[in-house]
Amino acid sequence: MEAHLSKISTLPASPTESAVSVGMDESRADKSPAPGKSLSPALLCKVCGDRSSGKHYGIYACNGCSGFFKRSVRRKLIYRCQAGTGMCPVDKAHRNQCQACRLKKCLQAGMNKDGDENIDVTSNEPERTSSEYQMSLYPSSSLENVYETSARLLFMAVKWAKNLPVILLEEAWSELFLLCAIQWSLPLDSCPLLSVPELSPTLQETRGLKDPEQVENLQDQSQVMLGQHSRTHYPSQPVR
Amino acid sequence: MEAHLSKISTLPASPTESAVSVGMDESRADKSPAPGKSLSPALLCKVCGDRSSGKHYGIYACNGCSGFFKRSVRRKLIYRCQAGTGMCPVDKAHRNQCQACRLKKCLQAGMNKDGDENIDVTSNEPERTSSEYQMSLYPSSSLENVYETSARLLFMAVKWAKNLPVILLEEAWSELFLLCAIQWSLPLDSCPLLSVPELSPTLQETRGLKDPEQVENLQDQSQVMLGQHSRTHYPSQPVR
DNA sequence: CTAGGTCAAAGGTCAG
DNA sequence: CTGACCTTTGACCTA
Repeated sequence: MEAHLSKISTLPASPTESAVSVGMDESRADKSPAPGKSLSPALLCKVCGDRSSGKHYGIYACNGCSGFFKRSVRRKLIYRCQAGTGMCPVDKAHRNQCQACRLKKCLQAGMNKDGDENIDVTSNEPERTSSEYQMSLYPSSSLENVYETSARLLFMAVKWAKNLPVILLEEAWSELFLLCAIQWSLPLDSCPLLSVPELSPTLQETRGLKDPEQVENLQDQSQVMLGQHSRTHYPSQPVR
Repeated sequence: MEAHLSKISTLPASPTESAVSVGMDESRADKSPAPGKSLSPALLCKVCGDRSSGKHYGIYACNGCSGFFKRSVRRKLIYRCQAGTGMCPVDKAHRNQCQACRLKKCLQAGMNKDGDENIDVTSNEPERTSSEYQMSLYPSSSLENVYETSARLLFMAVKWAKNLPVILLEEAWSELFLLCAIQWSLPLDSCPLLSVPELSPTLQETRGLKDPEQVENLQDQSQVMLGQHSRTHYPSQPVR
């Protein structure tokens, strides 16, 4: 969490143009693994020129670029070229200098999640890839001081957590967590925020990762347990 | 904390299917070789619904499930359902999410090492397989596996969070947080758990640290904002 | 045909 | 975060 928050501070307000402004390079090309099977052809990473360990996401790439692309795609990361030029050199020695340019080059080189070999990013849909990493979310206004309030809540939550008796965490962490989890899982299904058109798909998609059905089951299980617990320790009070 | 987590075996790799996502350029073989042989019925994997490449281990199965079953049997692997429910969906898109449930479904579908077609696993030994690959879920007594369930939930939450698109966290952290905070703050007042005599005093005391009144205000504010937000973006739906 | 074997490439891990 | 390294998956090939 800290990581993300800290990242927010460093990240500029508008990540719009960045990683995926594909231009018009001509990379594509060859792909050498010619017929007869020459071995020397592509041992090099098409992105940074390092030694390639084979094909990754559709092109010959090194472990580094492969992993980098994997992480970027999975977490839908959007980087920003600090130099602002979008033309940072991406070779073995400099590939870690600018993530934005590295990702851009990965895409231009033809990397894609499905591992298809012939994706022409230049002519096809210049927006396609970008739409994958970037989602125009955001309800214009209506939420002016959400930040203000959220920040305040966050601040207080942290303060609260810091003062939480250790004993409580040690002895009852599981109950506390269960508790939070239950409350936490609810909004995923019923919270109005999810109704925001731009957000919903993303969240839905994200949830898919952990399998909605499974969660449902756990939720049910949790509810049952909570109910039992409640009845056991507080028979006189109605369940929420 | 770690103690409980460590109890849960780590989940092996689980690549998302890729290569064969399309469906019509089949070149390969058979399929509709011809007359006198109706293949229309079972071109689908009985386990995951993917395209079947013919019979494998007694049933129509895809290459994936065939290979998976082959490996599982040969190495006598025993998996464990992370969700603990043993009810994970097993389709083309999710088959790699839970090996335990995949294998269970393979067996239920009738797969068997000898390739016999009519093995009825259900009538034979209903418990044998299930007891082996699946665990008895559900709390017999109230708090027996609170730890188990909590640990599982925590595990899933962490896993989920790790893959959460950063954009979501960056752009919507405040909303997400607000969301959690709202849900979160409720139990402090109304959750049954707090009614547990041993816990209650502690929490009450703790809460004092952050000034109940302030919290109340923030909660109200949050509720109001949530309400507005809700009405704004989803006028047709009643507020929770 | 399909068991069974094979291996490129995807996913996960985790010091550095 | 990076990337070397390891496991699993599944398309193909052989027998």
